Amino acid sequence: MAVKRRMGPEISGTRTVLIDAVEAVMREDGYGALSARSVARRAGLKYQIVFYYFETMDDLLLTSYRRRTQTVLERTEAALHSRRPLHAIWAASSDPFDAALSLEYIALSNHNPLIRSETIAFGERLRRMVADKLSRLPATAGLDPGIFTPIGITLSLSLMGSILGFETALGISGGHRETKTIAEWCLRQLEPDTRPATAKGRQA
Amino acid sequence: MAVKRRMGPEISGTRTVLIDAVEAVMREDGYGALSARSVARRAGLKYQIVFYYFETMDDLLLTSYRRRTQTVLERTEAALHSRRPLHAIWAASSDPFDAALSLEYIALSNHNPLIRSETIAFGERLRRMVADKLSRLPATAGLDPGIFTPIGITLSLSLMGSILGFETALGISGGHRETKTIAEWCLRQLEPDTRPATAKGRQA
DNA sequence: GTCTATACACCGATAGAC
DNA sequence: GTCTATCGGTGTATAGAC
Repeated sequence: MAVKRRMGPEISGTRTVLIDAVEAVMREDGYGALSARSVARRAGLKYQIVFYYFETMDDLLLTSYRRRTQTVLERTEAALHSRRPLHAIWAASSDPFDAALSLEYIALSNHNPLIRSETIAFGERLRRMVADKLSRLPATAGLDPGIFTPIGITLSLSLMGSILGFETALGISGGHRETKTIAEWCLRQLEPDTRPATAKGRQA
Repeated sequence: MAVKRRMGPEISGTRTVLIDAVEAVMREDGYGALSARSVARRAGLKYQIVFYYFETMDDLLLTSYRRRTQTVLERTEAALHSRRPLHAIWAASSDPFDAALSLEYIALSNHNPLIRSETIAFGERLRRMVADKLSRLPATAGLDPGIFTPIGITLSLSLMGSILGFETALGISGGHRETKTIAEWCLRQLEPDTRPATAKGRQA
């Protein structure tokens, strides 16, 4: 299974630099522009070095994607443990910088079998995690729990947020203000700010 | 501006076949797999014929995209004129077959300047159209019109629907049932079925 | 650890034969 | 209207020099 040629170590600065370069190329030029040459160029190295650290381009891509999903997993976990989980998840999913990369990987999943199976497995795992940790919502708004389940609400908000974020990165803004207004209203209803208001003008 | 070499007519069966092939390749293998060779192969022709009908690959791609946006525009217009516009828009946006192609074009916009400007212009135009035609919602649920604007509601639903559709095409289903439950509840509240119920068991 | 050299397939695009 | 032939550039991947 393993390749015959000489390979570099699993832990290496250059290896990390190459993975960083994959993300940079994905963000700026999309997955279609991704190649050993484009990645190495971005890292300031000759393209053959890619094959010293990674068996194939798919290997590099999958490694990069796994680092990415790990980051998302950790951020989601942190958001679920924060004071207002839904607010935190909304903020994270609608961030334009991250949304662009996420959508690129999602689109890539559509025709790369390795990335697709990883996306499916990761997506299901992430949602199970959310469903477990957020098994009960603060029923502040008196919502029907048969309709408004924690996973349904969380997913609705993060799906909306992620496209809004991507569109912002792209340069589309029509209807965003109105959509955010609705989302933020829902967030306020579901997670009212219970913290005592900070006296204005007294910040250090 | 125009190219020097001999070019085919604007109206031609082969031209249409090539545009159909672009959509097929985009759907099945993604925009990264799109090339004159892959498109022609799909159409059962030699790849050089592409450059007889289209000046460049970008020209072919943009032409295909414009046919696509035109279709979406017409469907949206039809949905807005239907008995329950929001229900119709939800159904259209969450269709997996269409959602996959749409997302592919959106992702492509991220790194192809021509497609990007087309996407931005089309997105804004579509939303203006929705905002104009749907300037008032049936205020059945007693919602605050300062929060729940027609464009905000429509966009929220179509954003959710389009990713659900794409994920379905991809093979992810976690949380979908719960999310659809919420969306459909909202749709029922906003657009209750006023048509007299059909007697069951009497269908032709 | 990174480089040069090399292999072969595919890319967009053009010119000209039929 | 569609084909063959051809171009330089880029794609993944390997072998071996330094």
